[in-house]
Amino acid sequence: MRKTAGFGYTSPLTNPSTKDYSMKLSRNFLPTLREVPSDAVIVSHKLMLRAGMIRKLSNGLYTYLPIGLRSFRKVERIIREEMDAIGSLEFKPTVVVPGDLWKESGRWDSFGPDMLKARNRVDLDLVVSPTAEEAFTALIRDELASYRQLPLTVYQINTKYRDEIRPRYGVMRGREFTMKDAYSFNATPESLDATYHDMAGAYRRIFRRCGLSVLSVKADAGAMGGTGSEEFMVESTVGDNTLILCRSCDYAANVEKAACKGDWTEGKATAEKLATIDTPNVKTIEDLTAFLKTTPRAFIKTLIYRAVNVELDLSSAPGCAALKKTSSSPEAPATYAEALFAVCIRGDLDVNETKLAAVLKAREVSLASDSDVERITGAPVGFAGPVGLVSAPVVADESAMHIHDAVTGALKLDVHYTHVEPGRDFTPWMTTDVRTVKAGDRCPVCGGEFYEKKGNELGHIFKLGYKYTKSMHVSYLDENGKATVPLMGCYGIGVDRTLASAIEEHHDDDGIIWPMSLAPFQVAIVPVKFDGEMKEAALRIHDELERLGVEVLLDDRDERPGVKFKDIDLIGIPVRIVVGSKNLPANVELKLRNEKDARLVPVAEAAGEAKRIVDAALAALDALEALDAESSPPTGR
RNA sequence: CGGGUUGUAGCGCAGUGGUAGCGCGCUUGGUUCGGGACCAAGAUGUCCCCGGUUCAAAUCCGGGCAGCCCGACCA
Repeated sequence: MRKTAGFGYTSPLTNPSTKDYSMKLSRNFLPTLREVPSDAVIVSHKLMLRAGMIRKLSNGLYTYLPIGLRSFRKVERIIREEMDAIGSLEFKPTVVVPGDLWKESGRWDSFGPDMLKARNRVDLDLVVSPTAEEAFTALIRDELASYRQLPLTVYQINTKYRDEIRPRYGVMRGREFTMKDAYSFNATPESLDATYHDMAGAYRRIFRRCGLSVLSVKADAGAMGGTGSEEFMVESTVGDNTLILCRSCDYAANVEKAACKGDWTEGKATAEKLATIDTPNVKTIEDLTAFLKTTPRAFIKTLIYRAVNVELDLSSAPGCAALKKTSSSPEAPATYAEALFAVCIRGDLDVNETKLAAVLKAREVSLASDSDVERITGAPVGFAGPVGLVSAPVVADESAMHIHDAVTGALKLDVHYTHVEPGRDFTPWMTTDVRTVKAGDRCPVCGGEFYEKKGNELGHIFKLGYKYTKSMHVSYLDENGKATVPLMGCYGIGVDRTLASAIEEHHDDDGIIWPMSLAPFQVAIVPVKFDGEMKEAALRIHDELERLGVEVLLDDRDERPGVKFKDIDLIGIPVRIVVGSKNLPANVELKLRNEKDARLVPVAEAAGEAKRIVDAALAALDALEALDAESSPPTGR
């Protein structure tokens, strides 16, 4: 044992046979950066690199360093606590999964190139899990026998891989990432509702405890056939989702899902008969507007879309007689590999491809090629219209059906129709809502004005219904001994994203300002010089904090004070205790990262005071939770 | 997958045909020590890769690859 000669106090930290050395900064690994690596563009990415939390291995692949991992584990722990609190059970599935499972559900093909596939030495197809519906469903299928086992909610916090086309923003959008994914199995829709509701509550508590302001929005249920879906978003200028929000009520939706109130007046049908006009070299809506001296709202725009893997029944649809449904496996739902549609919408609006894909139950839709357009419309691009179109089903947005005396393409080069009356001159195969809602549109609930925000998705809860349980043949015996297929829900949270988002929300020019719940260490002790009485006082306070169960980092490095202050600010430790000779032997300085000024505290009280601050901060984050719980009490299950 | 842009030391960058550099960081010694110190001495390079032009290529030409930004796509 080494003695700190002459100062009469031996800290466990100076005794090499004891204690956690990560708490001693000289024994930790904290490569902070003064300069910002040039490829970081968002603040959390910059700060995570500068604070020595992460390092890049390759595009979309990041290593967590010890300081970063400590915060990462705290997010995991909060998620775990809240999942456990609603009775969700943690499993530890494998990351690599047999491809057969994915063939069974049909997603081997439909998930697309985002899925990383591999083959082992005996040529077995393997998947590096991008999500785990299949893995959990397969497990539960084998184990679920009786209604008595339901409802059942399971989860994991595990590594996922998605082969993103363009990873960016550091850990915010990596290829390898950690996700908490939970899956519920329920006997009845009511039971699924209850689990869904509990999850929503748990998610709110999780994000609150992480110090995050999240917005929950209606999400795209997509081709997955779900009945309810909610995304938890944080506002972000680099968010890859556009959120549609109402100024007057709490309507909030992802633009992929958002609907709006009809913005048309019930005009009168024209008495004029359908007529053609020559429109030489007039192809776009802008050209037409100028040519006819009218507004885009008078046009019915017709776009030819190509849809892939269409599940919707097209047996009676125009132009689809030759199409046949196929299936990649006996279990997977049969789909049309490809189908073309003519989509009509009012000239001033845009088609929302996500909504269109959902309506068509298609995996994906995209504008058709020029040659397909010519084949379907019998004219070059620019003269498509619904009147007389028989080679493809016409899908009309409601907006198109409320125009009177409209102008459309006439399926002939340089010719348009005028005096078109929807219903009289053409009847769509399907009338639906596929318009892209934008700021300024009106809320379908209250009529208020919409505005837009950009957001990042941190979590998603989703009622899946029977999608996987049917295709993968999950069943149990109900009270009457009858084989019954359970309903399913899935619930995800991006762990890395949540961590990065907390930094996005809590930082200043000097670095991160951690919420107490996520700080890698709750308290930092900075002796101005790690020597003499300063060293002794620092060690005393350190040991006392440790006894009090506070996570403390002691900056024992032989650095100038300025360097230490900068580093501690950068890594965002919420409470800082500076031990300097100018205040000793009586006092030390206590400063909070989110406050400007420090105050003096007697040496003997420093640890206790810091402990109180830590507890109060954690309690404050929990108090928000209590408030929240009051407004929406958790349901019994 | 389209458009743009960049690849030079751990990080940030300069270097338009002739000895590969600067700042920060790193090592050693000294002086310092309350907000990223100073002095001195050092170490560190496949100048992205392959080919070509040239007496001579980081630099010019051709072809690749990779990163980043915008778009498309996506939790």
